[in-house]
Amino acid sequence: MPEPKAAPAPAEVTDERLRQFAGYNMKRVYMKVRADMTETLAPAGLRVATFSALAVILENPDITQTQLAQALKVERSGVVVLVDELENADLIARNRVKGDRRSYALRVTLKGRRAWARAEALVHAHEARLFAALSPEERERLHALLRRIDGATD
Amino acid sequence: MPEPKAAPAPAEVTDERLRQFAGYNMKRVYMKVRADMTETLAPAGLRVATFSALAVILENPDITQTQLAQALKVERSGVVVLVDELENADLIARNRVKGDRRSYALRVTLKGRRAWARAEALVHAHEARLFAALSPEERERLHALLRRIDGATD
DNA sequence: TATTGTTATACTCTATAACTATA
DNA sequence: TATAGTTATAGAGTATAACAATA
Repeated sequence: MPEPKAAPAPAEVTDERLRQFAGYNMKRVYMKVRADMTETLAPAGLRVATFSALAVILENPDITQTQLAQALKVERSGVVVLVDELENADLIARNRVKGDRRSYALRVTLKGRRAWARAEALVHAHEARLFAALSPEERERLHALLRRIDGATD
Repeated sequence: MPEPKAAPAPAEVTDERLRQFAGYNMKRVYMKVRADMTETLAPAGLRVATFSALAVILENPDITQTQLAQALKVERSGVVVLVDELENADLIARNRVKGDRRSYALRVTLKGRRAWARAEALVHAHEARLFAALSPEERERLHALLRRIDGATD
């Protein structure tokens, strides 16, 4: 039998005290989601933030940058970079608005629609991979619970 | 009736295309959790990261910094800062190990135990607040689902 | 040679504040 | 005066790489 040491480091390290919190488990899962999303979108030439912006512009043609900022819950200064990136890749266009020359009307280009379709498929595959341990019913339950919490804490 | 504009910005902006993804809803919820956790722990003199480190050290007496890094899934260089912070606040002690003078055996102090007890209560209240829209059964379901995903994607 | 803790550095994401041009 | 977009800057969090002491 091995001789005991003075201050032996634990052979196995546990984190049960943190696992009791839903938030800790959410953080662990979210970190994996984020890392995998970054890798998933890289071949499509998108970052997570530009993917999200593209989705909102596609759904809301002629949206302004300020509205986009509100939808994504980020500051206006942050969307400038996102819109620059998408415009430089010819995925969206900044169109001038008649009647108010301060703002732009954002529109997804044809190239942008194609990029979105491809990215959307990649992200669906990503979620199938990450939530593979859950049955379709469980995935739907998780999805609904998360959405309800977000809606309730506005 | 108001005259139509050339390129009118949408009156209401939606994000249904993103809401279809569980990951997007998780991000929205997680951002709120993180922000509220930061505020919750501030009066206890802790950051989210030091709170987590304190929990793991309390649960695994004489753990080394490298083991702590593995448990928290961060780099060793990152735990140096966390351990410094906790040690400077007298919440933990870096004890020398007989037999290996390279590593420390980390231990929570009495003050650290008291700080943990207080912080734990604060975080329980924080979760009750944030997940108030869910019934106890739903909260438990969410908790279990998140934990299963994390366990399955190791 | 390998490992522990450490330091310096850099990178990502996001927020704050000040500026411009328009309204 | 107020608003849309912009720029510069800073902060938080984390990772990478190189180093000294020790094994």
